Amino acid sequence: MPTLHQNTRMCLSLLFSRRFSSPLPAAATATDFQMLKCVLDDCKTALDSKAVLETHVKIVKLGFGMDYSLVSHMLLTYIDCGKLDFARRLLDETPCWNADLITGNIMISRFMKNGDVEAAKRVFFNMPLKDVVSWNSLIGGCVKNSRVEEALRMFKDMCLLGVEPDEFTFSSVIAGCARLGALDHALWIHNLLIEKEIALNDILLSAIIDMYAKCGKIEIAKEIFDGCKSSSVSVWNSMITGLAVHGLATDAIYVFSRMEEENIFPDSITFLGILVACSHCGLVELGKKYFDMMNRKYSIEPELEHYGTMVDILGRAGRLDEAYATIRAMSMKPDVVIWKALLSACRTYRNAPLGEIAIRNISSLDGGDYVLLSNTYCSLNKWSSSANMREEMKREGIHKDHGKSWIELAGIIHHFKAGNQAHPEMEAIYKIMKQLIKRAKLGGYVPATDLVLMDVSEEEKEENLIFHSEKLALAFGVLKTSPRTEIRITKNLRTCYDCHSWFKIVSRMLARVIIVRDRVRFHKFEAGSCSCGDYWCCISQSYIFTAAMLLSVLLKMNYAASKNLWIPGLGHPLDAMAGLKY
DNA sequence: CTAGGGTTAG
Repeated sequence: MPTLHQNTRMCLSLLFSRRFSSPLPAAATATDFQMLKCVLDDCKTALDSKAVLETHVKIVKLGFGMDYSLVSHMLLTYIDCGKLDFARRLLDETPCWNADLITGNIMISRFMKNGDVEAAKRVFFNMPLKDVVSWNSLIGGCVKNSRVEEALRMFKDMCLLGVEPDEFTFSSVIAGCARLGALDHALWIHNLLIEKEIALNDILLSAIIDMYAKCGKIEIAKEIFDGCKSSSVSVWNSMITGLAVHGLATDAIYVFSRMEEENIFPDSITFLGILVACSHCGLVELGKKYFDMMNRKYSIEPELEHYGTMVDILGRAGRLDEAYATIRAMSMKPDVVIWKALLSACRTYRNAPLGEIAIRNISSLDGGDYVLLSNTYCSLNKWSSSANMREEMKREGIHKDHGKSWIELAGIIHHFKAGNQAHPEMEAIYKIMKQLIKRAKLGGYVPATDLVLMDVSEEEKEENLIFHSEKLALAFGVLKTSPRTEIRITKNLRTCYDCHSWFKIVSRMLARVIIVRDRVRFHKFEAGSCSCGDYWCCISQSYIFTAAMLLSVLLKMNYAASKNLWIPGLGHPLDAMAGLKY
């Protein structure tokens, strides 16, 4: 940890002593000016936010509070010292904010990097002079902060204002389209890229391949990859991970072997892609082979993520002891993700002792995994407790992501939130949904009402399932598109078991191909089955199993009592265990 | 001063 330079300390006290010796606003000399800048720079290297504050006070007292160059200097210093709130306040409280071009650009990117999109935008819109870098920082920052549609709007504004986008702009916008999974947008942006005659570099190539893969067009991604002959690892990585999320493990492995033939060195992301491919297809032995290979042949140390995938591969195959052995062999401390992967496997294969170990570790790592606990209580029919838990989550500022799906029709993205019936065409959507459900039931669909984690009647539970966001999106798609055309839906979370089985039946009933992009992979529903081979669908009843395990562990640890999670009137926690055996 | 590819669970 660097400390504030001795001279800087002296400068500071010198400046402060002048406040008392000469009347203000005494003429500030150019030397003061330079001195203040040096002091700020030194604060930055020392990461001494207190000293920044002192200097700030001094600057204001000296009457430099409105000096743009000093204020922007100070702002950047605040950001770099991690005092984002001060930076934002300074921005708010300085009227007629004007930053020069480069300082403004730096501020935009710093604010964006720290997740403060609004502050970045304020800087941008107050800049009297903007260049392509300003726009790029703005657009790229929005994409990185998951505000993709806003980024696309800004991109359009930029073009309308006659600012020519460059390769930086395109790489951000392409990444944005990849996140959205919106094919029409993807095609539009790719055409624009060709039109503007922007040369493809490796970054753009990997972004484009990734975009097509994530928009469900793995064939186009392959075509571009085959045509480009790039020797950049990133481009190969995009292809491999693209194939992996489409469940095309053999293709991914083939690409990897070609990579070896061409003497292109894989990196840790390459192996992660290969391992994900193996995990999605249940290829245990191959997964183990590549996991060993990365260290032995390429001297790449497995990272947390590689271990996580490996535990997942073994766990899903029911090889729980090996999964646990992998965790114990790790060179670093396993994280919550890894233990959750193991817990999930224990749930599927009903291995209570290991499950307990997993839960213990999850609890000790994660000062209370609210989502897990909440859902568990729900499945134990302890609704009041679960409601309280959600309250607590709110208080603590922890929130579970809401299920969201979106569908792109004629270039327009329509959003659906789970349970939200506010859509203007809800009546028509609901009508078609009812019909589809009725027909699906004749085709063997049984609503998985035990998945609904709420204290309501069976009928209401069925109603709740109907409003899962992906079902709404599908009904809307059926409503708005011509028969037999492909329907493409993107979702922010994993699809649930109920939606998955319903989609399969609908695909057969309507003879349509439905492609759903999950948080982790693609599902292509066709003629009653899914490309994922149902590998991902959890068994709903196993909730109860985890719940029982969780409770017993929590009791043993006296965890619940210490966290004050027990709600008066709920009865003794042990009652919740009654009748539950595992 | 600005760009791409990345584990798991809900």
